Order: sequence, then structure tokens, then C-alpha cells
Amino acid sequence: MFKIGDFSRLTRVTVKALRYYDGVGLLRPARVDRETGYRYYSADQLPRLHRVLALKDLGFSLEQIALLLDDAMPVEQLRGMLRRKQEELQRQVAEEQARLKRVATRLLALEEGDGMKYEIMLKSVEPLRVASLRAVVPTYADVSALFGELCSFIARHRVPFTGPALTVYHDGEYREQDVDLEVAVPVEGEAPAHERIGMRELPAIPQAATLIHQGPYELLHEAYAALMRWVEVNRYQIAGLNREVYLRGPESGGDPADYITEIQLPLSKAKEDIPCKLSI
Amino acid sequence: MFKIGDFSRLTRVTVKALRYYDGVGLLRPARVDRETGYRYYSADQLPRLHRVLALKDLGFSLEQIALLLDDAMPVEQLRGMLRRKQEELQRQVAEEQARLKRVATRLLALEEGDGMKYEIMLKSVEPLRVASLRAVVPTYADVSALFGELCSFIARHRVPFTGPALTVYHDGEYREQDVDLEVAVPVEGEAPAHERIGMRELPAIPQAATLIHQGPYELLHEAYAALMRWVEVNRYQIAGLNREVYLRGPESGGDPADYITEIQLPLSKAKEDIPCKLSI
DNA sequence: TTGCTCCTCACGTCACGTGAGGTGGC
DNA sequence: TTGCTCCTCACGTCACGTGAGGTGGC
Repeated sequence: MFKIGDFSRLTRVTVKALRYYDGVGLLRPARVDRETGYRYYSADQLPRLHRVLALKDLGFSLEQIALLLDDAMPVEQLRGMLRRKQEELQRQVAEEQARLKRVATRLLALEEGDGMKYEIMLKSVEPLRVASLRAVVPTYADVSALFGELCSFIARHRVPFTGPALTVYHDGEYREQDVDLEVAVPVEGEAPAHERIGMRELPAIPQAATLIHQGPYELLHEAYAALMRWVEVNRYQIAGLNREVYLRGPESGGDPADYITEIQLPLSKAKEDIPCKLSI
Repeated sequence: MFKIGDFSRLTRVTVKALRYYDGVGLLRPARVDRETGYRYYSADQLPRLHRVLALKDLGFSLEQIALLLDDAMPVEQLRGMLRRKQEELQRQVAEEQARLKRVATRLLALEEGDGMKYEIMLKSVEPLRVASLRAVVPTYADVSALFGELCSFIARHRVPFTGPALTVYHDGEYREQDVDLEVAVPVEGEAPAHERIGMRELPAIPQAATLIHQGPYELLHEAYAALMRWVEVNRYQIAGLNREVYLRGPESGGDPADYITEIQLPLSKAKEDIPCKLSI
């Protein structure tokens, strides 16, 4: 039996960590003295401790590790878990590299500064008959799955479409998770009833600031920034949900640098200037 | 001017994050209504927000970002920072991959199970005259720097050495940071006084459990585990600081798989069995 | 007896997310 | 008037690290 300090030195795990593992039930000492509360560890606990450390190294949370170990898991299964997690880690490395690339594009954006590359137009948008699918999806990336579902429905029922696909963002504010999205395709005619997909008329937008963005979606924030500057300078107010119209997108099979997107932002004229109370 | 919800939607930053940035002074709204507390943001704040997001993406903490941005930093310097951080990120990716390899070795260790590959010997260790350097270093990895300092001192003063280098771990328990290490090389004769390096006699160890480990240092924990099992089975107690003697190490220029290390663990016979109080 | 080791709280970390409970604006 | 948007706390997160204050063991 080893006192916690010796066990710590020889396993290279801090005393604080050992006490914490005890606290959460991940690795209880072999014996605890009733009177003094001293923890005593046995060499028999080393395999478990080493598994904890290995799984931690793989990026599992302690809670997950507890579940994994308490299942009296056969070594086979453990090995499978490790393999899968290893692959996931490799994917993460790939994602890190993608992040590097994103940073590089931002860097470029910073360097170029803000060229007035966008032409903002104020126009009205007609009401639009669409087949639409609205859903709360876990993350933003799921928008492509929604489009897949919608387009396969349209194709299956041979509904003729009359324009490019678009998205309406329904959340009152930005959310990272559980995003309320509506994807829509302008169509003619009818289609059978469906649980998630319906025909409806997107309302007209009397006044919308719009612009055309050419380039990858990662640079859309530049377009939004230009739009916001315009809205502020011209003293408009936001009056509804913005839409993105995909004039050319991934379905073209082309380079993301050639994607063309229109942003539509409903506006109304600001009624009054900012109240300027100079009294303290 | 934009209300927080609109600003959130158009910049794709959550309202909670915007309020938090306000709270820590990283991005204060252009205007706050005295009466209602409503925050109003201006399009002029977009460049700053985008910088914050870019720097966050690079892995800076918000505190660091605040410092970077408040220095009214010239674009040149900002660009330099980004470049350096980008390189650091690349290093991190490399480290992730190293972690993958570590995991792989642990996996192998798990698969091999515990072959009794170690021969534990109980022996006494003679007192040893050494040139030694004891210091509290930031992390474990700094042990090699200590060895560098010590060896160059010995070489400079032409002190003849009489045996392999070794390390004594002085912390009563394991620490990740601020590690109290002593590196030593057995020598003959004298050397001039030095601030950090001194001649001293390492005390004898009347009883030490020792074993020889062959392989990379990442697998030393296996050796320690074997040692601990032996100590427990034979009912000894730990009675001092363990040492590692580097019989063959990186200075050989060889493969880490060929490194040879001796571990010495001072022991005393356990005086009594575990008191077994069956009374509640 | 005196350090040394061990103990148990309680609090801090970092960048927000998640409510609760309440007010202003159209 | 009624939702809707906004507000301010307060608390939780995750895996410990950092003390404070106190006891047991040789």
C-alpha cells in the first residue's frame, strides 16, 4: 500500500488529481483510514489508473472514462474505442489545419482592407411561391442536409422549380446550436402534403438592401459588414429576417471562389434620430 | 446603430458573447441607453469585432486580445503577431500528432499486457561523490537543459567523471510545474566554486529496489509499475527519494528504444501489517 | 517536540450558456 | 393590450490548482 504522496511520485500523477479522481469515483483508494482519512493505494490499481490516463490522453472526459471503465469492458472493445478515437483525433488535426487556412483568409481580408467591392441596391422583393422546409437543426452545417431533403422531394414529385434556392434565418439572434432555419426553392404548381415540407408564399419585402457576393461562404461576413455600413450611413432600420439566395453554389460543382450569393435584408426608414440627451 | 439582436444576427456572434465582451471591456457598444440599458452597436465597430474573432480563432485568450488591440497596434505588427501565432498553431498540430503516437505506444502496452519483463533487485547503493545541480525548473522537459549546464561545467573544468549521470526527484509528490530536480554526475577530484553547481556526496541507500529499463522514456511508467507491484508484494515501504541512472541515453545518439535506465527506490521493511479494525 | 505529510473545505479558472425574474417599445 | 426584445443577476461548466486552516505520525 502506498500513501498518496508516494503513489503520486511514482505514477507521476498529482495528489490533487488523485484526490479529484477519488471524489468523482473514478479511482477510489484501495483503503481509507477511518480515523485519519488517509488514502492508501495498492499496486493493483495501476492498470486502472493507466487506462484512465490513456483515455484522457485520447481526449475523453472523465465522465466518459468512468462509463467506459465501469462497464467491465472486454479488452477487445476497449481497443476498438481507442482506434475510433484515434481516427477522431486525426480528423481533429485535419480540422486544425482547416482553421489555419481560415485564419489565412482572414489575414488576407485584413490586408486588403475594405475595398468598396460591393454594390448595395435598395429594391423591393416580390412575394415568392416556394416549397419550403423549416426545422431546428443542431448546427449550421446541417443546412446542406436540409437542402438535400428538400431537393430530393422536389425531384421525386417532379415539381418544376422557377428560381435559385434560398435560406431564411428565423432566429431573432445568432445561435451556435439548435438553429432555426428555413430552406426554400421557388416552384410552380402543387405537390402532395408532407410532414416537414410545405408549399407557401414567402412574403414580399417592400424595402430590402441587397448585394451580390462572389466567393466562398467563409467570406460572407465581409458582405454583411458592407451591408451594415450602408444601412447605418443611410439611416435605415432592420425590419425583418435576412435571406440568402444561392445564385450559384456547391451544386454547380465549381470552385467556392466562384460561388455567387445574394443577401437580402428587409429595412424600414429610421423614424427618428438617436435621441441625444446631453443632460446628465 | 443596431440593437444587440440585429447585430448578433448579422455578425453571427451570440448576444451572450457580445454582452460578455462588453463586460470585460473588449468591445463596448457605441451607445448604451441610460434609461433602458439597451446596447446599440455601430457598423464602425465591425473591424474591431472581426479582429477579435480572428485573434480568438488563432487561439489567443480574450485578455491577450484586449492587450493586443488596445495598444493601437499598427497593422504591420498585428500581421507579425498573426504570422507567429500561425506557426505556433502548426507546432500544435505537430504536437497533436506526437500525442497520437504516444497513445499508440500506450495501446501497444495495453495489448502486450504485463509480461514480467523486469528483474527487480534489492541491493544497497554506496555513497556517491558527484557534481550536482539542483534547481526548480518550470517543467520536466527542462531536465535536459540542466544536464547541458552541468556537463558543460564539468567539461570546462576538466573534472574526470566516474560514472553515468543520474537524476534525483526532490518533490514529495509529483508536480507538473516548478519541478524540484537534481541532476548529478559522479566525479573525482575538485572543481571551482560555482553558484548553482556544487560537489557533494549523495547519501548511501541501505536498501533499494532497483531495476533496469530498456526503451524510450515514455515507457518508464511500466518500469515504475513493476517496481511498485514488487514493493507491495514484498511488504516494503518507501523510504526516500527515487533516482534514475541513465546508463545509456540521448548522448549515445542511438535509438530511444535502446536507451537503458536504472531506477533506484529506497525502501525500508514495513513494520506492521495494515491495522485491520473490523469494529465499526 | 518539530517538521512533514496528510486531510477537508472554499474559491478561482475561461468564455460564455442557461435560466429566473423583470422592464421597455411597438 | 400583448408578445417581443432587451436587461441584470446568479449559477454551472471541466479538471483540477491554490491557498487556508487543521490534524496525525515519526
